[in-house]
Amino acid sequence: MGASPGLLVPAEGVARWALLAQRWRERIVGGDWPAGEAIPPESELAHEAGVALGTARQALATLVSEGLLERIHGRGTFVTRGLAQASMLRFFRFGRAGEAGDTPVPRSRILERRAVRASAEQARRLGLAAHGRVLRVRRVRQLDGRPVLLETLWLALPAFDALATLAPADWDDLLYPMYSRRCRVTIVRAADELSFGALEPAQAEALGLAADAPAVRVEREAFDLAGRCVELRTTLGDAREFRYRAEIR
Amino acid sequence: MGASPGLLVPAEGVARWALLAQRWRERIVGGDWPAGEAIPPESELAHEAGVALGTARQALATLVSEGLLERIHGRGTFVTRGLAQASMLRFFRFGRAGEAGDTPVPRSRILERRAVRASAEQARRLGLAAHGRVLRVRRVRQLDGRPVLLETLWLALPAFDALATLAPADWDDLLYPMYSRRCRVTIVRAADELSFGALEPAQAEALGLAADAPAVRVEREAFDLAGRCVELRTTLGDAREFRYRAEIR
DNA sequence: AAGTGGTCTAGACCACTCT
DNA sequence: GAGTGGTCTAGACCACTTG
Repeated sequence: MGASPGLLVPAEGVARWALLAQRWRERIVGGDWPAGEAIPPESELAHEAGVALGTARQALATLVSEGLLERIHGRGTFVTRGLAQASMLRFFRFGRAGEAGDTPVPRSRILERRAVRASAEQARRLGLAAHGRVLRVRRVRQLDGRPVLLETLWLALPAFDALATLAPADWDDLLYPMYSRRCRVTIVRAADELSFGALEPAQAEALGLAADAPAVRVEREAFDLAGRCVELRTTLGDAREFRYRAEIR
Repeated sequence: MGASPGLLVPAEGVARWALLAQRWRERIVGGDWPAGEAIPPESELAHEAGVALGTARQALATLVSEGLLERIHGRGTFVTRGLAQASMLRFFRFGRAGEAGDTPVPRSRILERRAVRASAEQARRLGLAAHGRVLRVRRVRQLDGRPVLLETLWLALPAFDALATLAPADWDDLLYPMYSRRCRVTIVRAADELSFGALEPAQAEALGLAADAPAVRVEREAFDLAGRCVELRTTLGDAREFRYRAEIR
């Protein structure tokens, strides 16, 4: 059929659907297709790209499996809102009675919020230049007024500038939806690394624990739509109240 | 084309590919298509079922995503061998020097192997009748001769009869390949739940730790090809040497 | 009723693996 | 070269959601 000038783009060893997926991935990452909104229907996308419906569908399926898109039968195809509800508290059980399933609205209080230079290791993990700037945030998360988690975050700084001047009182309890709203950063994936250790005296006091209380440490790397690591987070809590569930395969 | 008598099976509200996936899932689960071996080519399967190639491919893709099949371009489609190499030690770091990436061949020694009645909770989780029989296994896993993990397993008993009489010295270090070989049980999926606690004195001694050493406990449920829970496992180790990595989404 | 994604067909041709 | 899975087409029709 009528070959559009530069649009068709036959590839060199890569499949047509893979090329389309890449092109559309860039539209998502670049904000051309905003988070939470519908993208054009598959019929239009296929026609625009000059490919058969099946080919366009395979590209879309790829982006769905990557977590960038969600398809809803009869409604449309939408850009993901990301890990909006992935609360760290999901992995803890508190108050003895609370089994899995209830999410009892954790409150959070910002203790510190300051732009600092990243360590070499942090800069490497966040993909910043050596000694690049990050926003360091410390907060305590409370349940029924009782402090249960102590968190320190490092946020890559050009991206999170909007938070550097946000008053501590205006921070939300859930950060990922706030990242999306205020910084247009969508967290799609995260990796947690768990370990056990001891608390520093100040940390134990902040959590209302004995100085020798065993602590769990969760170190998280969170990634945006483009697959870049944009947040480092260390969470400390009482090891005795800790439970973590993971699926293998 | 010529409709074969009972083979075509038009469905009632379910897609044709889903029905094929179910039919082929049963062949895998039933051992009709043995683990590790190739199944017939997609062209033959499609012809046999009287559907188009694309329909057969979608059914196969479903079984691949479920972890039951693996497809290799140019070679064929194979029934999975399961979590053959998913060693519990993957999540621990020992010897300080060892970073992630090296798997230093853990040795295991069987301490006990006895058929017992399941607790109500165990019977429920294993899908057994009340007070059904299980094979209880206790073993210690060693690295360079040093005991590092203490494990207790409960295996659903009709299925694992072959192990009830196996001499302790003949048990392999890696259990899942042994399950496959001796019992024709393929472990496809597992769920780990981590928590933290203290050791009993005997446990601490078996691990060469002080009586008050902090311990990590990993409780695993392992599932076979049919999605049945067939193994319960509790693993204890030194919390200070523990590291666990998990991906979210 | 219009618009969306989901299912299905009946082919053609390509890329990879094995012998 | 024979056999396998991977890509791609150009349709038709179905199922679900929304006005």
